[in-house]
Amino acid sequence: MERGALEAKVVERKQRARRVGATGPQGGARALAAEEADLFDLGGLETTTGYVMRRAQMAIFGDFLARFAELDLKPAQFATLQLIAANPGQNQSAIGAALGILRPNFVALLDELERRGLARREKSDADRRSHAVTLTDAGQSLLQRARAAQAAQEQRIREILGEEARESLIALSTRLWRGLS
Amino acid sequence: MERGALEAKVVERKQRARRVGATGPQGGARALAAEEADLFDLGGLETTTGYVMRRAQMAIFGDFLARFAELDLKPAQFATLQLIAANPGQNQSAIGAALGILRPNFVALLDELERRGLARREKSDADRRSHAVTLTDAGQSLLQRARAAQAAQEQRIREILGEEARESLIALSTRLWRGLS
DNA sequence: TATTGTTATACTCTATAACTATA
DNA sequence: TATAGTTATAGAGTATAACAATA
Repeated sequence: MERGALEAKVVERKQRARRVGATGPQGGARALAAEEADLFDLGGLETTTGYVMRRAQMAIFGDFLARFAELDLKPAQFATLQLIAANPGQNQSAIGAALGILRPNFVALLDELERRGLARREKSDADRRSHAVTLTDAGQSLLQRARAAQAAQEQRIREILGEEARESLIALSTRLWRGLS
Repeated sequence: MERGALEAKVVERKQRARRVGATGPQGGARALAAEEADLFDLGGLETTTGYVMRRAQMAIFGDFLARFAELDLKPAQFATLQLIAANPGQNQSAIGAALGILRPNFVALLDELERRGLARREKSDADRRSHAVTLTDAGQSLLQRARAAQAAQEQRIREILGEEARESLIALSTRLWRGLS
């Protein structure tokens, strides 16, 4: 096969892949389309709480990534900005722990936010081992835009479920999380 | 520091790590304990559908891993066994697709189930490219035990939420997944 | 040409060990 | 000795490209 044809083929595959695996790279598996799953008998999985919640959660994740692509924010970054904004001056480890992020893994996440000028670490005077974390003005204003994007996602969910059911889903998820913790 | 003391310290750390990060290695982050998150103002995250669902889903995941450790089954393996049992003789790619697992990644998963004598691949006569997948007797009987473990988890959820709320959570998650697909 | 199964590979997220500087 | 932040590293899970066999 000659050069031109091969390259064309590669480009075509990339495009198809982009269409099919539309969720893109993240922590979870790609969002499962209902059309694919509906062709099969799920054999009980459809009444398994963990399975159906995972499926839904990954669909939300995929939707989130599309909405936040423009802001270049991943879910963990958005959550981090929210938590810093609500608890300015807290330790970096404390912020990470509240999000369930292990200390070593939180370093790079914060490095990136700092590199982008969104967050700031300052050595604490009281305990010079710890770093007090705050948002910069740029961080504040990006968070404003992120909150708008998040509100839009919540609105989409409201349109799918209705407001009462949406609140119910949040309440049930929270109760279950507490019960299992 | 001498040898003995260092080794003792290492062992101690391992034990602590096992206690704290009790969820073990998986696809998601470790389960977030309510006690840690409750120390902070979540800044709106607590009414964000995606965030609260992820938190709950990861708690279920952690509980699942503990229950299934004895059977040596991870969620994806359990789901695969369920789907094969309900759709015996299907293509390996079709089974994988119904679970949202990409074809290349499903190969190793099936390899492992086959290695353990739980599933079997057979070349199809109709289309000799494709592999029809079925469960072995050992696979069937492990699946029986796995279903019992799964029923126990569902019972735990029932105890936390009540049966009506549990069914509601499943229905809402499914509706949301379909709506976002 | 297209599809099934496969291999190889890269990237992200998560987990553990161990270091440093402070306490 | 213990803790906060860090580095290095290993392991899952997921994604893409490419190939052989078959259609």
